[in-house]
Amino acid sequence: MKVTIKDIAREAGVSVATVSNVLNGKGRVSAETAERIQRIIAEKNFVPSTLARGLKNKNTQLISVIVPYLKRGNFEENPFFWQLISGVEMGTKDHKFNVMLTRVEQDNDLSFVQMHNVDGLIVVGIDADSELYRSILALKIPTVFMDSYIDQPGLYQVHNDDLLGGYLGTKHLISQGHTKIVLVVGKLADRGVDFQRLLGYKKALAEAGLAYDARLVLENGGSMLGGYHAAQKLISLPEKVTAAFVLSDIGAMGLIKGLYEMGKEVPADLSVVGYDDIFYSEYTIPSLTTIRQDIFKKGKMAADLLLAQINGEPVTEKNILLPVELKVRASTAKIL
Amino acid sequence: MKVTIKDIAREAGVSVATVSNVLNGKGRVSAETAERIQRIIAEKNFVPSTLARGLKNKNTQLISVIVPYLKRGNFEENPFFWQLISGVEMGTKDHKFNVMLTRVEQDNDLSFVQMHNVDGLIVVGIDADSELYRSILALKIPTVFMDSYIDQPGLYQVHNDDLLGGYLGTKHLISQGHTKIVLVVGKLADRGVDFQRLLGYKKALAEAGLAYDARLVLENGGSMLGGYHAAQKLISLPEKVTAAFVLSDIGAMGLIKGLYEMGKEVPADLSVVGYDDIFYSEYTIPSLTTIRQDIFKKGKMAADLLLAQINGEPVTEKNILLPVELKVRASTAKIL
DNA sequence: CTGAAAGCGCTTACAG
DNA sequence: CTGAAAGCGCTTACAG
Repeated sequence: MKVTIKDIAREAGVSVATVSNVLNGKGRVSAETAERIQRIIAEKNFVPSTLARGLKNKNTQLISVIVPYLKRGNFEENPFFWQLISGVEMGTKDHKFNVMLTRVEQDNDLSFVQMHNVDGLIVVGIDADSELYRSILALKIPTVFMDSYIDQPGLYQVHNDDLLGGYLGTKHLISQGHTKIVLVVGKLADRGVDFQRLLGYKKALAEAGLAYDARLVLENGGSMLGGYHAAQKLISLPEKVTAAFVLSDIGAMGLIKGLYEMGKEVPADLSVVGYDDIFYSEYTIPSLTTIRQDIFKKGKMAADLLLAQINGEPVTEKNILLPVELKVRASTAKIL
Repeated sequence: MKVTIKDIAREAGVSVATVSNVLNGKGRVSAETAERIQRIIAEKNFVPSTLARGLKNKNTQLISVIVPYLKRGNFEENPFFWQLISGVEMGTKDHKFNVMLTRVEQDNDLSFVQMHNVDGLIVVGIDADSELYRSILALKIPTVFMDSYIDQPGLYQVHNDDLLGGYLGTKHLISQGHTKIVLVVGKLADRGVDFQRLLGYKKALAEAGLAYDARLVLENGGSMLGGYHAAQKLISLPEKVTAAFVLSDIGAMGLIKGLYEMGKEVPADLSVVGYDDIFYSEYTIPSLTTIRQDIFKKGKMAADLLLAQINGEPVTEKNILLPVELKVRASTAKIL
């Protein structure tokens, strides 16, 4: 059966305490004893149980990523989440941490945290006055918030420069002669990622002397289907718009598809800028101009920050802001 | 701090054994005691630790999905895997199981299984004579193999009807007048998913009286980039081909993009059939004709099968074959 | 119907 | 440098 620390101890003719010591690089164990034990461990392919260890230590080498139900499209639908989680997984793997996948639905059921004694949490895009947010804080375990813009000092947070992203995308469109620019957002609130980007959008508009027109902001366009539906709303707008800035690449893909079905071509009839730079964006037809954020790296940063927090290591900056950049491809063009 | 079974016992004025009994619906506990304990559990928001429980029981309510390194494109790149894992997660959630994400790389490191006492494994697309396969079997824990075609009775396996899929896609193309049909595969072997589909391809060809030409089979086209490169290979083929059957949707997307960049249009210049029916396939331009498999359901089936195995429940059929169907969209057309 | 006790596989003071 | 013992939070025969 499974080999335990006892087996190793017996085989080596020492106590389990000694084996435990070499396992943890602790205690004063003579070099030769340690060596012998190491050899036997390798031989028997012994791996200490995190269960037993965790029961004593209160740590399990297990963390979770929480993605709130239905933001920016489904979890399965948006590669953004996968690249992110992939980054998290990469960032924890070397430190012998594993990540547990946990879909938190409307019930806000967080019992898995207690059940599995999860060591820490990475939470993506949560609203600071949601029930879920309060439940998470109540857990009082190491947590890193991503894309959440929570106005609460002391929290560990990772963001991209969303305001800049909103600004750059809009400015690019303006520089190509567009003046009527639709902004397709997921959900509008008075804070959060989309709000920051909206601020950037407004800033670019103002800078160019263009008036902000709230009717040009279309909601519920965060998912592919949402973007698809936004195409119809866009078409039926009273003013003639010549460009759209969609705050997610999958939303942009949906929008382009919707336009295509109505006989509108991108960028000939309408220029489109996306947001995220998921890997599909290079392969769509036309390829997508977008605001690039390094999603994978972002996940890795969050993991690093969380592990530092778990291990009680000091961090110089709890609030990390990652850069974004404009990636010009084929979905935008100068206005004729 | 964390509330334990002791706290509940003290509060209820009973022993921990009794609390444990009501927790597990075991033992003979008087209705009123049970009720009182239940109330206190709810009140104190007590969740039993799977750590402690697992230490005793040897079960952790934790399973893992293993996706071999780099097949059908990267894990992050191919929505196929996410939909699959999403299905698995759905299938386990109701049974209070969680899934641990584990990227197994070239080192074939499976130590997380022992470390976390994982209860079971779902393995996707593994080669029966790989080192990894042998290591997995050596673990001797409940396992379900997906898309693996392992010729070993007694194993739990889940597949789709890949031969039929290969047949249907090819036949569709033939029915539209195509006779020179390129087959873009991931990796060719003498067994496995792509091999089955190749068999279907050959069958359709034979049925139509068309000769099989090995030069029309292009390898390394399982990923998006692979499909993209396949476009060039396809163009430089000595014979004039009018259609391609790509054994993954993301490969097909890459191929279409590659063709597009060389000035070839789909389906006007070349008809393309994909495989999988990931959710993007409806949104690409043109939308993709493909062989649909219900990936989410497949993941769920695998989860069901695994849980049955873990719980020692009898299953009528260990080897599950799920259906596929042809989904005709806009990337294929009659030859002119 | 209920409780005392052993034990799961580790770690950690504390002796020696 | 090394070991005996307690304890982490549960479950499970076994008594009563």
